[in-house]
Amino acid sequence: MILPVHDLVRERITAALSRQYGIGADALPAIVIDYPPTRELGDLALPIAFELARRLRKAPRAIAEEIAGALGDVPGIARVEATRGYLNLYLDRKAFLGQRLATGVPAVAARPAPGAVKTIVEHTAINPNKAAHIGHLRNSALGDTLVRALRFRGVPVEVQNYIDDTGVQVADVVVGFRQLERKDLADIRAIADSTRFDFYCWDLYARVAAWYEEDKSRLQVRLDTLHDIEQGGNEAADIAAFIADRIVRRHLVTMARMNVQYDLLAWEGDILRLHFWARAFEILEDKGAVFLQSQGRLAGCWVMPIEDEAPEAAEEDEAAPAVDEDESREKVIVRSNGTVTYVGKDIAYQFWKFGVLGKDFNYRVFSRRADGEPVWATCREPISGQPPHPPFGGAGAVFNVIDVRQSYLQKLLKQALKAVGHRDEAERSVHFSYEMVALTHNTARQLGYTLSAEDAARPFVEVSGRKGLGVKADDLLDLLMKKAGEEVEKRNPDLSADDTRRIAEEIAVAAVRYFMIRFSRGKVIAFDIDEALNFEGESGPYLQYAVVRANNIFQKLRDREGVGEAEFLSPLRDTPTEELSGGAHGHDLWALVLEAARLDEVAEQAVRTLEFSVLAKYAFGLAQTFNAFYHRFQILNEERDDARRWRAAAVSYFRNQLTGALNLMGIPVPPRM
RNA sequence: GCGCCCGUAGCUCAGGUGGAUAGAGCACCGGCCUUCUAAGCCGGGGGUCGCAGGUUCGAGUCCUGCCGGGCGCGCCA
Repeated sequence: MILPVHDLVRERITAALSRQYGIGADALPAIVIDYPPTRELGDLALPIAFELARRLRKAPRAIAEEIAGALGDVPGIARVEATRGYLNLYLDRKAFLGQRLATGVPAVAARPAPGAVKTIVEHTAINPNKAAHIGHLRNSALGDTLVRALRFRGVPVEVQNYIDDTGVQVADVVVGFRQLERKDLADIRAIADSTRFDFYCWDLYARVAAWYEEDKSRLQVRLDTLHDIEQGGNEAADIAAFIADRIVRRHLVTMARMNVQYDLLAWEGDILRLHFWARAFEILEDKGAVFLQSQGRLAGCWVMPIEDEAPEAAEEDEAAPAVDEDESREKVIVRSNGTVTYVGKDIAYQFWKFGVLGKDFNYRVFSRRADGEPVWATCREPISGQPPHPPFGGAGAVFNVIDVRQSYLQKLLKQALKAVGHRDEAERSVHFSYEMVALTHNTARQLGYTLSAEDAARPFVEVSGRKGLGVKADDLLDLLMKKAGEEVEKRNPDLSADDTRRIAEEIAVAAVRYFMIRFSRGKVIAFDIDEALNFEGESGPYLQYAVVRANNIFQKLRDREGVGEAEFLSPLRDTPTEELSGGAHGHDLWALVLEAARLDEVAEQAVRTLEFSVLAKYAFGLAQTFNAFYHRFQILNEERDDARRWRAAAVSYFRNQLTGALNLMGIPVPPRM
């Protein structure tokens, strides 16, 4: 929901342009509405006169004044001024704040927005062979924030987490247990029951990678194991299934700490065993999207032609010698030995997500969230005794949250959809990409990693599961919790150990989630442990602290005067508005209100551009505005009753809006800090 | 070689579909706790926005070409 004022202003400007200059709807310039640099210059600014200057052969200043004159009364706008060519609007402050006070904390849209289509967001997708690390936290923080923002805007969302239970990474850990540790399934189960299994596998995985490194011929063991797993019905497959199940359960616990939840876990093994690929292949072949290459290097392979970015340009040059038919423009989907490449599985899954595959999974309840809601998982056979499941798949739009290194594959998925005639689906098949998380040299060293000359020459060190180099998600959260706990205890010695721990975890979540959101997607995050542990300045805890302080004001009101927040703010209609209109300290109160009002607009922008750093920056700026206000003005201790109430009203509104912004980022508000 | 991304203060980063004087955090220096929490606030120094052209009334933002860095482009997954 954009401020309705914006729509109204656009409408009135359009009418004024028509009256004043005879500009019709077809010739309408873009009506940009932004914000003047200071409150003295107004609340909204329109550079429309600059836009029209050339067309009307007239000075911007004159145009601005003419429009201002032609605008007439606009409900909610108190005053219009033409300043140096800008059209500056001043809002009716009392009406604006009064109207917004009643609305409470902005919540997830109660009903679907008009035109909203079912949307699948797939994120996390951690290989189920070891503990989650900081790179995965960026994925899930971005993905979950996308989910929250979409739901906030009234889009029905299904959250999926893809589990690659039949890939090499799981195979590697199976090799580790069998070859390096000589363990069977019963032994492994005992280990899983008695250790942090995801941590155990983290180390084992690194050991296996080193074991391959010693003797490359050992890679054959991996290949054989992988084939056994795909085949099923043998010990390697049973071990793999056990490992994946246990690790996924660990990942769900880790993500639940971060306030990240899923509706459905989609298992790659089920896609294989239910022969989704065979069905996808029929569709691709039927539509001519793939063909059997008969000659050249790729003879015997089924390939998909790769579309050029600018196909129009290639029309003419028929005469140009099409030497060698550049084979890199064909992607192998089925190998000459008849096995399908990973692309095939992903195409089948993507087809299913859009409901164009013509097959479905079976479903089982995998686990329960803390709130009792089921987390569903795909399965091969129908299982009796399962509760009825919601309809999965069949979405109108799909967001795949995965890092930028997967762009090529994601482009292929779009192309496959287009090639079989689903152009709309291709259009709505979105790769929500982001850059990777690396480590600063300093942090890599702190983790005990010796930098090679090659590493030292680079700007950062890449996280590597194979080397066991990285920061585990739970380790980071624990470290943050420890530090937050110390700070909470220092400030609130009366709290019980339980309460302190609970609050410390909320602060840790804020620190991590804010950190993962604050950089724009296209930026490599060079993760620095010291920077991430800093709770001062631009950080998640700073945001929480602002809300906690605002809440304390109303807590004090209850404690000292026995008056509730709503009751205190209810007689505002009759309260004099001197404080609102500026007063001795200018426009600080109003600036806070106006900034707080931008949440909807920022959420809309974030979803439209898939850039959530704007949400983070907005929330931070809003908290800064409040903190400055809080320091400059007394609220409850103010003597003049009208000023006291309006200030409290502004704080109440601010608190609601920032709490809403934190909700979008999955950040809770602690009762105290 | 081709494609995508990044380059803004000492460091890390923001700068909606081009708009008013390029901002923030960290670090550094100096102030502010008997008042609603100092995880805070106020002030200070710090900028050829990688370089060169172009479009525009107006360019950090758009276009072209360079320079520097990262990633991707397998019958691996």
